[in-house]
Amino acid sequence: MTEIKVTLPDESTRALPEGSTGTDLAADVSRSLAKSALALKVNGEPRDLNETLSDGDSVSVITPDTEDGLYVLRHSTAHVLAQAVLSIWDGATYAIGPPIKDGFYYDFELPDGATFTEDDLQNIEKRMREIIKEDQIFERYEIPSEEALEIFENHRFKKEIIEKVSSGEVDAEMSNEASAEGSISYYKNGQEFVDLCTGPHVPSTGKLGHFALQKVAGAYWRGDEKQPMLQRIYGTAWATKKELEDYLERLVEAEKRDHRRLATELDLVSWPEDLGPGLAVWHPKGSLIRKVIEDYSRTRHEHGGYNFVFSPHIAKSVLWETSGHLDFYAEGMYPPMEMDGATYYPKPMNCPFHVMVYRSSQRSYRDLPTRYFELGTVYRYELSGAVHGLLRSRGFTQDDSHIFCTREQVPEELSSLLAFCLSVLRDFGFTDFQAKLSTRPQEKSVGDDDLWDIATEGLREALEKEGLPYIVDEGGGAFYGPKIDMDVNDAIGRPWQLTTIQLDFNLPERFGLEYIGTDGARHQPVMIHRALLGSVERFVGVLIEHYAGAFPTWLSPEQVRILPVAAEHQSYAEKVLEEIESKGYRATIDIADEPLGKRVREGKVEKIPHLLVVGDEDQKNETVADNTRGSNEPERDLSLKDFLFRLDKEVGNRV
RNA sequence: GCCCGAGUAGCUCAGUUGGUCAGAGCAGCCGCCUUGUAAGCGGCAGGUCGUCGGUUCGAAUCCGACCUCGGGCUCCA
Repeated sequence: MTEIKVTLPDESTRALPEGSTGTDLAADVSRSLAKSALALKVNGEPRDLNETLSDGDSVSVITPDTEDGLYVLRHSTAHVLAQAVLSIWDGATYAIGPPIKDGFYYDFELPDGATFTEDDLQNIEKRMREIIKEDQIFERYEIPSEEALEIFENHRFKKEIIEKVSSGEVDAEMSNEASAEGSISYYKNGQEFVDLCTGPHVPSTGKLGHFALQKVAGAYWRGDEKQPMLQRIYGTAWATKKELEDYLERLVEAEKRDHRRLATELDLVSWPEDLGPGLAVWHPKGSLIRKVIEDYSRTRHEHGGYNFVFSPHIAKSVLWETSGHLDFYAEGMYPPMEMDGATYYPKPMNCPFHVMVYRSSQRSYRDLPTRYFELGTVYRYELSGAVHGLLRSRGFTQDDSHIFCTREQVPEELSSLLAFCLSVLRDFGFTDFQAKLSTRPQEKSVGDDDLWDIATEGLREALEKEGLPYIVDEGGGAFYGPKIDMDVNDAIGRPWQLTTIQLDFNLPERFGLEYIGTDGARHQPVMIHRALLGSVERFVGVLIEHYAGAFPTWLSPEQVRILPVAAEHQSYAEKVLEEIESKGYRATIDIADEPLGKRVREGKVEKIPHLLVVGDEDQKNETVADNTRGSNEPERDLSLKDFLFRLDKEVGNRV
């Protein structure tokens, strides 16, 4: 018998009889691998487990404990979802159903514009479990596109995919729906269910099972708002029951951190209907947090070589014509106001104003780099469906900076800028960052090649120097310059986009900015836009979610609450309050008109960092009992002096 | 903006098929209690049931439009 040799991921080789499949290989390696195997990677390409191997192949077996494995698992579960839906609804048709982070979805169109209900989800899930129990085999077929069009005759979205694939215009969203190369691939399982797919799939539906359908949503066909709106069902799927439960648990945890709920409960902000969507009012406690953040930001910028500027909220249309915003950003702007024969627009961005400051006098190379900073409130017309608490609002305040420098200064400036941004974010308790570098777009762009190179490499060097993990979005930059977008990951690992560093070769040109160089000639400066926290409103929202409302002491609106045990301890409580306030900390007294237990509970619920109980003993000995947030054990007989020392340390270290 | 869902007191929520269904807890106010660590007791007040129309003898409940919110899509700080 002829043998073939394949190479495994650990570089070892293994001899198998000719005609062996991935299933045979897995069985040959170990019994446990045979059991857990879902699919293969042959020479880097994902393949089905029953694929026949060839001599010299480099093969790895995909198992559910890997990203690839989960991907296959979720993709197959999506197929079963479609199978269930099509078996329940006569005349239903299906579009695409890819695996996504943590799960999968599938888009459908039901006959007569029908929609799914919550009850439907339960029925579908039930049907899916039946299909899984039947352990149906997934079989792969490759056929010419003409045949495929016949098979999917009654399914217009599938036909559209087949036509697109066979004409070679596959977009990313469709790429795993069917393969090109002259033929169409599809999978069949059960008696009659077929679906276009490049695969791979799990060998049979019995490998699936740890899944849950989650919600129904509308989604445009091919993500295009001009296309029909389909019914999308979202689900999640995992390798084990434990992983599924952990995931559902994480969702519950995330729900508890919802900043809209916490902002209401902690009396930080509200969104009165009378203001309109995406517009909030800040209550005293929320405002205090915000003020601490803004004060800190100002202090850092002051020390960081920035000059403070201010600008109005509206400007005449000519400014926005010159800046180009009326050309490429009009749909994001609030409608114009007519006044004294001129047209004014609320500002969606601060940059043109900062450009005005720069242009107010002649600049020399000696002035550069010059860095303007403003907490500038802007208004953007966000689509009503996009508005989301503090995270996405129609009026928000950017901690905005515009830096003007020579092209020679760009690399150094970008490096120090990125270091500055990270340093500030770290002070707010973020330690986990990831960045995206967006480079020059393929189509039209402004600025010479040299400038794009300097700027793009400058950004790259800055990232490398900081050791930040980053991905490159080739061609993803704006037409006017490359940029870095930076995400922070919060306490439960969710990414939030905060910082943007954007080069701009366009505005200096449009506004005719210049500086006099050492050669006495006029040169055009390079402009860098930068929002660090992004928007102060959004940043507070992110902090609420990150800390689940339990702000570090330096940010807490009420840092200490003093609870006299009984009315007779009031005067001692006042003395303690005075000591704490004299050190510049924020404290209150909760007078003894309710039982102590109740007041402690209230303080805990409000997430006050320190609840100080003071009674007879304390009054006599100048002590306090400190109930630190997060601990259920009060610390008795702590001297007031030691407590103040503790507070100094805590606030000083921003913990 | 589009699809689906929701809107009852300041907050969280009950209100079966249209007919004493306008309720509860917390918060608020007034008393009493004088408190050593996560809800002391009693009372009072508070809602045109998102808005406007319609169906009906009768609408929180059914229908329509609009507003707002939520989950998605699109877009984005």
